[in-house]
Amino acid sequence: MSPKPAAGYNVTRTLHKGQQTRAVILEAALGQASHMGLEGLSIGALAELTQMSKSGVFAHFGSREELQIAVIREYHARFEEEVFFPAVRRDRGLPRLRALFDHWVRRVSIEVDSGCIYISGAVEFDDRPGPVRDALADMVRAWQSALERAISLSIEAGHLKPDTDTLQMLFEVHGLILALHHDARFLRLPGAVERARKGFDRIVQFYLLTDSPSSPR
Amino acid sequence: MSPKPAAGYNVTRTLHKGQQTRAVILEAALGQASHMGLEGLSIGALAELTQMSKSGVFAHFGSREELQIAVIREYHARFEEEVFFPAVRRDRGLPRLRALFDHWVRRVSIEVDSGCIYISGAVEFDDRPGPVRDALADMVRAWQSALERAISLSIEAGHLKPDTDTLQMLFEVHGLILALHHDARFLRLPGAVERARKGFDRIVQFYLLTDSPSSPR
DNA sequence: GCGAAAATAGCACGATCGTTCGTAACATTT
DNA sequence: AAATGTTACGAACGATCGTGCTATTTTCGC
Repeated sequence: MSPKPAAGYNVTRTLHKGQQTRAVILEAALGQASHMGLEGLSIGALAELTQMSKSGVFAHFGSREELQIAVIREYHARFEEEVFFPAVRRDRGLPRLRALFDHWVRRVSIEVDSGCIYISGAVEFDDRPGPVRDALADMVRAWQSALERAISLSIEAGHLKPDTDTLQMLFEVHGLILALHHDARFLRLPGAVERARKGFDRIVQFYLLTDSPSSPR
Repeated sequence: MSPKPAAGYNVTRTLHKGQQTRAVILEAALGQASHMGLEGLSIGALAELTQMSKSGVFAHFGSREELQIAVIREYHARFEEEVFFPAVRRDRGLPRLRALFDHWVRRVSIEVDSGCIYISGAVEFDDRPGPVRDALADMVRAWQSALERAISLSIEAGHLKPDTDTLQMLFEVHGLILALHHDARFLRLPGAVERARKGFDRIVQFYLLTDSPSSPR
């Protein structure tokens, strides 16, 4: 609503004090939410982390729900920056799809020590209607349709079979990420990253247009 | 520790009053945990649900943690009853593996209105060491190794390729279930069950021993 | 049926939660 | 430097949380 410059700019000069501390709080909130989940977000704990008063923290968001939504948006922005943008610079088709998956895996495996908010949020809010769930679902859907688009482009580019069921392939690829998150983060099993990659290769291999003379790397 | 008859017997006669109400509480707790997660378990809310006093509920478990663990064990027992036992009656090899997956999918898709505690618990406790996490991880590992055994038997039976990477296949199958849970429960997407089944068929098709003269149904 | 034992209730505690409000400190602009 | 709007604090609120006690009630073996 208000024309605030989205956090993630160069947060230094020209930025009023309030927005700076807001960014500091959001940073801490992201850390907290990554570990304890969005429901684990506590204004009191956040106040301690940022050396502020509870009411001082509270004033920046107006409610806990708004804080949670702000965290989701911030996470989304970083996810885009780290996974999506670097990948869309690759050639459309399989190379881009591969890059998307690669960055995604890398992100999740880094997040082994600070879980993915998309994944934990999905579980926390699958039964809790409201604006937080809506915001989260919007972000997840945006990411999923970005992936779906990449798959479609791979078909158009002649890299994947023309009769490829994009939603089916998306479903299977998404499953690999979820299994990676589960095994690496909860069970602490070694080798989950490799299994996710191998699974992706298997999926691609299946949907690949095999009779193509030059298989794209 | 104490030689209490495990809940799940014929809970009527010979069973002391305490154990009956304990079973009632556990039933309610399972419902609550399925919706709100294990962390959402609240003794106060449970007391209201069962028309008891808070301390009355509390006395049956001694602590919230013990209650959570009891819920996990109860869930495990039901999961075994509903998914594992019916499947192990099938012939070892692919038929049994298929049955395991089928029952698993059915369970999760019924649970669309009351999430899977294994899945939600994994996300809630992936960063929270302690007895609850340990109990949960034990149950999940038990289930995973049961699946792994079924895969191994399918190889021994000559249904799957002898060089099948059992852990890899397990990883991929598990991913399908997680994606099903995610899409059906959080995103409320239609067709997730079919996609999971299709994904399983694709996986089996890949690991199948193709040159076998009679492909098992 | 009686008495011991088990089961449940009642009450209070300290903690933490999100939120409100009045006010002091601050930063920015004039 | 004065005026003004923004930002942060401190204290208090009602609620809820898990848990510890002590009575009271209920159940069960004899």
